[in-house]
Amino acid sequence: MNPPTIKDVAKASGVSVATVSRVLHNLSGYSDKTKQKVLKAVEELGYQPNAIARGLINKRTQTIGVLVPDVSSSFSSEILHGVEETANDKGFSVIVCNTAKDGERTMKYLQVLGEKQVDGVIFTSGFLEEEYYKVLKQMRVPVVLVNTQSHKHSIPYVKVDDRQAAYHATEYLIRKGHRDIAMISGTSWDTMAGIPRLEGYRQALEDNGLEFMESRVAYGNFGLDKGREAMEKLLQDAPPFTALFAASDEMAIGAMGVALERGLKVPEDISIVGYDDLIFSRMVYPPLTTIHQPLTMMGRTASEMLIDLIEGAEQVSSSIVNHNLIERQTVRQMP
Amino acid sequence: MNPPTIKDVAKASGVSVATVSRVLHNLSGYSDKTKQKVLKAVEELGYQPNAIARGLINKRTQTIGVLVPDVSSSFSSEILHGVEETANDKGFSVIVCNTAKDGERTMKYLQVLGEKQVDGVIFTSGFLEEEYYKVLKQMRVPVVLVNTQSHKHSIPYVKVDDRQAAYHATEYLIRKGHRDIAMISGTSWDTMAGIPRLEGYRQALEDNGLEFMESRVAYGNFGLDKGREAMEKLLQDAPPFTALFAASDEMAIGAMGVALERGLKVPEDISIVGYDDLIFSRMVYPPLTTIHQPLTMMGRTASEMLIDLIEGAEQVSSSIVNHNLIERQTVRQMP
DNA sequence: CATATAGAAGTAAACGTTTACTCTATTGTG
DNA sequence: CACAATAGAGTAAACGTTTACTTCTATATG
Repeated sequence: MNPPTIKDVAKASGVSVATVSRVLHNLSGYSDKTKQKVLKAVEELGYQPNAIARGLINKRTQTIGVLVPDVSSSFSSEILHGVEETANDKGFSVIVCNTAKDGERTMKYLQVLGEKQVDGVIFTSGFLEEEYYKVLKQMRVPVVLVNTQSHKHSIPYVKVDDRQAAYHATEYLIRKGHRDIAMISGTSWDTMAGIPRLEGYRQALEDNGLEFMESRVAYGNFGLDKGREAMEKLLQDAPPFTALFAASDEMAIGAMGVALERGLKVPEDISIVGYDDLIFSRMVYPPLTTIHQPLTMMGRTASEMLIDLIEGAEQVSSSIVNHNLIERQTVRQMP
Repeated sequence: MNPPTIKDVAKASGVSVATVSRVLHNLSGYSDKTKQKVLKAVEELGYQPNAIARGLINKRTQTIGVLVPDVSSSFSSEILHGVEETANDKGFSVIVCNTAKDGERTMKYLQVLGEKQVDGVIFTSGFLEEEYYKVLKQMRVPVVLVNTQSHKHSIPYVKVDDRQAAYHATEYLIRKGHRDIAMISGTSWDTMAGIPRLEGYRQALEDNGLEFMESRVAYGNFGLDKGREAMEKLLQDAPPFTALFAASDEMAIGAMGVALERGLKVPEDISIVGYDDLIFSRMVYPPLTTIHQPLTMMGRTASEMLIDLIEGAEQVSSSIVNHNLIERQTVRQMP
């Protein structure tokens, strides 16, 4: 009554389990007649190999773990989508781990992934704490980072150059004739996505002879609500500005919402450029001009790199992927 | 230098593997002194149990599989989020499977999940084809459906009553004084989410003495772009209307976009209610009035049901979860 | 014809656990 | 003091595969 095992197949076809295994793996060492018998038995019994037993012996589970801060966010789920897609194409399954940006949860997940003997792990969008690194190292499996990087350890990563992308966004606004440009930055102590974007903005301003004013930047946490708050603060306290660069689309959209509520028109009264190009950024009205991060593609790339590593590659090189600016309808050409 | 096994621990602490296993499981049959020795060895070696070996013997992998049509969609990923959350709380890992609404892929995933010996599977948002049912049955593991249901087979599910929710949305528009209400429906042959919503709309109209007009309904596929097309068609061909009910938020937002582009104001010129309450529906401007489906909670519930079943519950009852209408700013009270 | 060789197949160990069963020494009971 | 009960611990089988090694037979080679 239990699911049939290889032994049942062997019995049913009158050969040894070794032979069954061989035909199932297309190895040599059996006659064509035997092969037919075995295949017939497999068919009749509805035999399916047990990947657990297989994993035990060849120390490979064909499974990878992916840690994301928030599966339900568009950002994480687009990356996950890419990862899953190519993993699947290459015969790997993926276990999702929603860390909720919580260190304890992350540690617990790492633990579980270790016990479950995953063949590799992808860590996305967050600082790779030393404590994570330690357990990852104990697991003796390849790791790749997405949308983050480790300065201390040499771990392959795939991300865009945040500083440069922010520079690009700001410069675009300048080229469009704006001279008073505010910014809603991400978390101020975020060394991955916060600081570099702010730096890029500042640099672009300075390179174009514009003054960087601390009073024109407000800080959020990349989320919508903080974006709204930041915009309110800017509108109230900052010197007047005609354009805004937000370090995430969510914040940009939040900011756009408050502008609209106050009767300011976008882009007539205020131009906005976001960062991320989330799926729904083209859905809002007016559609958001933003820095496109090819999240799905980044997920795919990371997956490929990881699997190469799993399959024996000595090393793979990190990938700085190209961002690009998607012009939609939230930026106006100044007269 | 391979990772340490239970044997290494046994050797290091001078006891048998059975004893080690016992202390690790808090069973009885050893002295306190032995326990200390074992724990010390575990600590020193950095021993981690191998869940694969464990799974082989107790035929339990503490892993479930979740099939979603599109991980990167807000809809799927919110459900996934809920599923993952409670699965994790209860000690289960989740393998994500992105079916891309493709039958072949789905079958392949089911196959893999079977081989990987998952303890249960959650199937979301799509018709449960007979062929899927067959392999699921062969797997001899519990299944729960989310956002769909099977009329042919008795499989527990969690979903909202689509017909009733659509009725509710339409009636709301009527109560707000609208008499000319158009609809953008989902796929016309979708028996799960397409037909029931259309039926609810029609019923609400009729119950309120309003005429149902085929010419006032256009069909999309739940996605943004088809929503836009449908809206364009409606604006051009349908008898004039003051309100619109869309069978998905994406379509509602697409429709809102074309309205805005054409200079129609929302809600002044046209009122819109959507369906789903995706995370970003409150982000768009104006924020969308819509039917809230508690997706994350539905995921959680499904996960709980599945795990109860895995842990021996004879049966669990399906859950029709409450929808509710979230009033935001896209509906106007008619004079 | 004797022998090497290749093909077809089987045997059994190994992977890392869990657990039923066994054994021994100690304690408790009358 | 004889015996049962119990605590502490070990032995080994089992889970379902894969694979190195062995065995047997038939054919090819000289």
